[in-house]
Amino acid sequence: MTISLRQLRALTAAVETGSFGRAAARLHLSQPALTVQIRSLEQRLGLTLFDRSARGARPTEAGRNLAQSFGRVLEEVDQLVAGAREQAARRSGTVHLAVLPSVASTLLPAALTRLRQAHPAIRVLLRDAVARHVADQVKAGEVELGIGILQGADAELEAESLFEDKLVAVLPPGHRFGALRRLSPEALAREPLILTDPGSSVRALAERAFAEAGLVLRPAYEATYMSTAVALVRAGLGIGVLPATALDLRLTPLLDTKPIDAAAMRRRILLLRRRGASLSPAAEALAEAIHVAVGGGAHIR
Amino acid sequence: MTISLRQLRALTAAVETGSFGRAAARLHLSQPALTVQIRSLEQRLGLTLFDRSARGARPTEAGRNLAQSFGRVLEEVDQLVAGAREQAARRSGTVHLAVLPSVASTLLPAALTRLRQAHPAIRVLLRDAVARHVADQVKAGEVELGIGILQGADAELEAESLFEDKLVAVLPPGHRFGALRRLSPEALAREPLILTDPGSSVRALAERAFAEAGLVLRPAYEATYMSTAVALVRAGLGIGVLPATALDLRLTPLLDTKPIDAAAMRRRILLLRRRGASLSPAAEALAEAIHVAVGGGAHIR
DNA sequence: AGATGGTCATAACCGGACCCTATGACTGCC
DNA sequence: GGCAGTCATAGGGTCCGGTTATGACCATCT
Repeated sequence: MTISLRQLRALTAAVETGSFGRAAARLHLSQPALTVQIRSLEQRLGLTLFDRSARGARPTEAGRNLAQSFGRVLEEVDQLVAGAREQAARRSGTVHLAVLPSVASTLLPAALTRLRQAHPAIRVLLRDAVARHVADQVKAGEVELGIGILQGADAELEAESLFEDKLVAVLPPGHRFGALRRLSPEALAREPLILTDPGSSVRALAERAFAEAGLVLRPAYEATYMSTAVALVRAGLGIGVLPATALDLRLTPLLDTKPIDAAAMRRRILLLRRRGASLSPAAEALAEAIHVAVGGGAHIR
Repeated sequence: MTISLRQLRALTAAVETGSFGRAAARLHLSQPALTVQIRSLEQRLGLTLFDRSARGARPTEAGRNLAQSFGRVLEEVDQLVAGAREQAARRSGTVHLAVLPSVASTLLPAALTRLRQAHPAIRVLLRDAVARHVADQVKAGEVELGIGILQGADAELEAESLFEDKLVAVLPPGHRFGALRRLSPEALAREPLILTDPGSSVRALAERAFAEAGLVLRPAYEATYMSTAVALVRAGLGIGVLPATALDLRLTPLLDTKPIDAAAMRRRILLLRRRGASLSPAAEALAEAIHVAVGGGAHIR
């Protein structure tokens, strides 16, 4: 005893075309099928919607009114469905993405331009956050995707490896270490060092690596922002210990970077998603673009 | 490949209850039926709407959004359907009615109070008009029902007899005809007469009746409104020839009315509707009320 | 008048959508 | 390690909805 969309379509088509036959044609139906739908609708509403005669069907006042109202409803439905299909076809949609600041300034632009080329109408809402917050936002469902790191497995998260980020020593111009090919933690420990804040994942990583070498990390300078740390290095205040990804490519040529001789000085940058949560088509497109950007040429050095 | 209302209901119920099982219960369905509907909707949209796991189904972002939008649409549909059913049940609705002024002031109030008792929420939009316009408005579909007269059959109209309206002579108080039981046209023709305008059906009727008696109607006074004519009679200016229905019951006791001795001095008041046009439930209710008002006691004298 | 063309309604048949019951697979919990 | 809860799957029956063919009716033209 309930109404169906087909019946609403039949009604509006019949009122608009003024004839059951033409309405049937418009809906790609046979005329009897249309007739039956209309009659069924009339029964379910208890209203006569058309006055039939041998020379056609005239809509009743009620029929006209309902056709108009239902017409608006149908338009709305069709619009919603079309919107959903656009999302499915990646022709629209938005992704929420949390990302480490270091990655945001290096890998991400390449990925986003690639995404824009393939799917111009997909919107990306960026949130840069430190590693812990990236993971938390993914777990809470505030973002669909995260780019960050993971210490130990997390049952709620699913991770795909993107690339490996190494900590490197950043030398001020003309530093006496300039001749060396690689630096040992011991050598570094005797120099004034420039690092990021204790809260950052980079800092935690560096401390752990030094600890493995039996050393205590005692930086001469700490900065919250990577760009500040780099500025301190350029000013010749010390040697920076910073992630390779974070170094802006335009600045690096002016500075000298050296690998550090410690296995623990590296971290795996991961693409994070909540376990069991499917990705929206837009998010899948973004994930693809990120993978391509990482795998194909536009990598970090 | 199109969407159905059942699927929309399934979606909104599932999102709102947060569980396929509870949604199924709300819709009086089995859980598998609900599951199938959701999956079918997902296929047709090409979107994943829920993330299933063994401990429940979580709506996707897209699922939540669509559920909300479709929820609004469903409410609208349900409201429209409810409105239609109310009309069908005569619990609402409006009728357009054209009616002769004479009838409007006598029969109609009784019919309308009766209608209001039975179906309080039905609105009646009144148009009083002279006989010709009553018929025209019915034919044009501007009104659903008309109360009027018909000279000769009209193929486009369907008529039901309501009652017979007679022209009567209305005497001023103390007139010398007061002693007679009935008046002849010949007697009347010698008196100063008061009638309505030449355009009115009452006037046409009176002229025809006099013509049948071989007389020419030459009124001493003409008025457009019945009430004016009555006032002239009360002022003692002449004898009124007016329809019995039109005489306001409160005024009649003060005046003396006599039947006129001519068969042609009567007209049949009809309930008119367009041939082949069904009546709305509200109009049917009004028609019933009119018939009852005519048939039962509240008749004209 | 009779034929004709147009309208909607009806009938008979057929396929698929839909629903139900029963059961399975999986997880989280006591 | 059962147990309770979730959703998915399978099988079977019903009914909705569609098609074609035909009928009834009216208007119009010849």
